[in-house]
Amino acid sequence: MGRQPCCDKIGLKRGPWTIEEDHKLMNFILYNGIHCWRRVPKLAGLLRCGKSCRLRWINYLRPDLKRGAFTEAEEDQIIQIHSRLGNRWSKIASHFPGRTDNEIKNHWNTRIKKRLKLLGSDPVTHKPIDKIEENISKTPAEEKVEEEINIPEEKVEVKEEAKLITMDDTASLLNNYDMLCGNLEMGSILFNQETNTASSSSNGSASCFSWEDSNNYYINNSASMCVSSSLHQQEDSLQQWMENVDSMFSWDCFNQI
DNA sequence: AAAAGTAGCAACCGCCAGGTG
DNA sequence: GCACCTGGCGGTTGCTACTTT
Repeated sequence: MGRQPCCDKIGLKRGPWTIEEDHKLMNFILYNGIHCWRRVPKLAGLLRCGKSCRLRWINYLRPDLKRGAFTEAEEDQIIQIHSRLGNRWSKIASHFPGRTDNEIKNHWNTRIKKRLKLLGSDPVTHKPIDKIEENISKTPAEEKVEEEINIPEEKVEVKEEAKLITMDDTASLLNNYDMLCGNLEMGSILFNQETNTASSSSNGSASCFSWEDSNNYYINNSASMCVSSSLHQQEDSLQQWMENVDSMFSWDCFNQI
């Protein structure tokens, strides 16, 4: 007996997500938390499989996602870590708060691979291409890349430790987010989801709200939620954030993001 | 201006590991 | 120990926007 598919694919929607779907998923997760991805689409009223919802949330909708291009420092660090871990994208992504494994994988395949090849380094082994056989002297640039790649273990660890300090902020954000979800899961905050969804979709003229703004707003408000014991404050903060998310989901500005 | 080629990225697919009954 | 379920991961595909010819 073969494995059953993760979900019944008949009648399920595929391809790019629509605003409405994003909105439904986001609303559902923010209000209910995540218990079982398989049930999420059904409960959220989506014609998607659980896997698809999970991927969409992780790679695109999560509030703590860091948007924007990779910096050179980030690229360098990806190269370093990749030289030690290989294509273990999720492990690599864990070193970059706010970045997803998919994002890093894509960036590696489209940019970093080429960059390494240009510098004469094999993207898989991280060793100079044909240098041993041909005995060609290295350019200073190549030497620099090799130096970066062959950083001793302890040196890499030190760098990661330094990075971990900055990760604390994100860790606390995620912690706050967990607490938020926890509160929501307990059913202590009950909003009318349908009303919220309806009002948001009609908000076409809302001002633009970037992910970064959203994140900052979220950080501030979720932090205040944790400090405050007042349920009303939590409700207000959450509602405010949701309103801003709603305006963010007016797609003329969402596309720019 | 149009066609062809390329790059970037979101999303899907299939496999695997861990948990559960 | 086995069968099954679910979440997670890495590889790949396909669409879209951009660039080049």
